[in-house]
Amino acid sequence: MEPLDRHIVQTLAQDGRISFADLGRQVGLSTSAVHQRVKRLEERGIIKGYRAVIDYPAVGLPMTALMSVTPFDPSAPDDIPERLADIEEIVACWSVAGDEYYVLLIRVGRPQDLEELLARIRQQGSCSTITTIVLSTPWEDRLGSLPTDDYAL
Amino acid sequence: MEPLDRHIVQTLAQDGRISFADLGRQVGLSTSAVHQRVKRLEERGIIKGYRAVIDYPAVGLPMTALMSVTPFDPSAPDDIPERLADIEEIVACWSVAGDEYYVLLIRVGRPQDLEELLARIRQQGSCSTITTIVLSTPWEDRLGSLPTDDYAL
DNA sequence: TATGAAAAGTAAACAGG
DNA sequence: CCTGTTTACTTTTCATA
Repeated sequence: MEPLDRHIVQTLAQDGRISFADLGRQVGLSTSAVHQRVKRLEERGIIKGYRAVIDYPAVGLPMTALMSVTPFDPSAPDDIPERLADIEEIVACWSVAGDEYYVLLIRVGRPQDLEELLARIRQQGSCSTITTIVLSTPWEDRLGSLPTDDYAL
Repeated sequence: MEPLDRHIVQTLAQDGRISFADLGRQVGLSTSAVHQRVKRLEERGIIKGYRAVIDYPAVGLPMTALMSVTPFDPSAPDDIPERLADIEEIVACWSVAGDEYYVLLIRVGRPQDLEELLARIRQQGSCSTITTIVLSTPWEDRLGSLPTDDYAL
């Protein structure tokens, strides 16, 4: 990816509501030039969308947990993500190399919600779970700095 | 939190660049009324900011990993997050209840970067690590649906 | 805390190099 | 792929209920 696009992406990842005028100033391009580039980055799927970053505890979701899941029957076809996809409390789902199959990031309001969710995940996903409660979040949602170079092989 | 503010927050969490005019239409309020409410949500820190959602592989960060860390010396004061705070590859840091002390979410470009990062984290954080490679990401960055009710005690 | 109106600024579309 | 212009829309502020 071009350094200029990288700069644009990085800037928008930090401030998703910046105006095209300001963005253009930051990256040294006219308003319409950045505008065109951003539209193209959106079309190409490099920019997937825009989100407000929320204070989860403040909106009633003070509990975070990480949950590893393993299918009850490892020989059955593995469609756990599809089977859990409708559960909104599962904020992220990673397929991992390790003892477990998936790691889920969970966000709920109360211990009771976590208990209900656990039962639902086990039943709906036909899997066993290991839950790790998050006690505090020193940080989250940070942008890893983008690589400066392309990895030419 | 009021249902109206919840609605606003949820809408902005899905589309962080929606105009106040459209947002007002969605929640049934005039442009200036939503505008004032959003500004207040920002001031109160309930909306912490706005981000573009990036396709990480496309911008040169195809590798994701989860890393559990435990201090070498559990009797030493635990300031691991502060000591690791300057490492940009650590996208999230959760303090957890469990065998390990923290879980880190890592984003890098190449296996070699992960190797270097590992050494740096162990040295800089005085901690041992267990790394779990993410093979694929069925989903990520989803908004957990906001609770409808306040939990009156 | 809401509305509606006015001023300033921006997005989107377009012509042209 | 850039710039500059134009038009429509949006943000922001303000007076007012």
